[in-house]
Amino acid sequence: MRADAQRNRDRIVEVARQVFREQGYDASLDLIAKQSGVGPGTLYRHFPTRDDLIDAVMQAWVDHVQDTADKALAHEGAPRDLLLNWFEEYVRLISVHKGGPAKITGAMGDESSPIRSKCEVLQAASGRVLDELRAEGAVREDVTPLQVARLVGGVATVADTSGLEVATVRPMLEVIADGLLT
Amino acid sequence: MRADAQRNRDRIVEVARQVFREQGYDASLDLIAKQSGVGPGTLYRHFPTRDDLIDAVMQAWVDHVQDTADKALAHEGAPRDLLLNWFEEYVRLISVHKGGPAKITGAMGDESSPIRSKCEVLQAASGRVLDELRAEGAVREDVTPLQVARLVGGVATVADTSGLEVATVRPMLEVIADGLLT
DNA sequence: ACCTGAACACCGTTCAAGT
DNA sequence: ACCTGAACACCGTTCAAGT
Repeated sequence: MRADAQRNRDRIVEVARQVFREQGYDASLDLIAKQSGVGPGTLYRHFPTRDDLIDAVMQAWVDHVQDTADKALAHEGAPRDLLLNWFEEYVRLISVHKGGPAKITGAMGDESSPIRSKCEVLQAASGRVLDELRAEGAVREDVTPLQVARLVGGVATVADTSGLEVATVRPMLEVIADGLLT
Repeated sequence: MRADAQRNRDRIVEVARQVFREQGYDASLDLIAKQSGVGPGTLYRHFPTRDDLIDAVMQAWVDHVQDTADKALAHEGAPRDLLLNWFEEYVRLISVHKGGPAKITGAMGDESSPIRSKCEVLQAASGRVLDELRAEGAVREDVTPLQVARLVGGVATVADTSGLEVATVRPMLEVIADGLLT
């Protein structure tokens, strides 16, 4: 890639991150192009779809997912607390940008989604937490990370759309946790 | 209301119902106006927001909600089956139109939403099912119809967005049911 | 090879003119 | 009192021309 192209690409991603943070994932791409100082065609060359741009913005966030799962696993205490703690972190992770929960949870399990790899990272993190609890015989055997991602992601989506507080979300996550524990 | 105005209003609602069924709740309002044979201004006069039009379309559906709750309550069998049966019907009820689960569940608990009354009907129906089960001591005391609407609505939203089959949704509803049962 | 920006299509929304 | 439809603003997307 030519140096000026790389520079444009980097700036677009940086501007997009800021605009998405302020306006959510459905912000105007035209605005992002303008603020990046490039024509709309340039943005489309680098990122053919909105999700391609979102995927690039989420790149820096992957390590954070891993770390959060690590910390949740290091958590001392009852299985229920560990699970609830992870659920709350999971909601926080996918709710960084408005529209994120719906976007991410909707793409979950879709092999052809541009943000597929990010969904897999989240599922893998959930999988590690579930495996840990299964080793103790604390959760049901038949539950998959995908199902958990959709259940918790569904609650996160509602919370994002309705602007719910953590205190309102918590009891719903407890219901899901209790339904998963043996 | 003048006779021609009433006629226009009725036709708009009828056309909207058909277009929403084919294209979902985010279909073009311009198209609905055109197919109704009225100018865009007429549609806006009758329905200032999209949700006002959606509310009018959902009017005919309220009785159906009541009936479905009645039938679920008449269901003989274990509390878990009754609850699961209602959850499945609930998902079906709000998933008639694409975009419905997100729209309805997102408005749930919002006093100022144009479709508030429809949300209340759904909550009331869930409340009756919960009361029945509480009388048997089968479900937790502290759970509210609003929480159930958001939990099940969240799953329905994900299912709608991702195009999931009933068979895929079912096990997730089981988790929620198990989390609610005592 | 990459970028620009005009151009097009589409949609929601408003409002002056008409009946 | 109600309706029409032109007009405006905004957005996504494409592509011929330019460097």
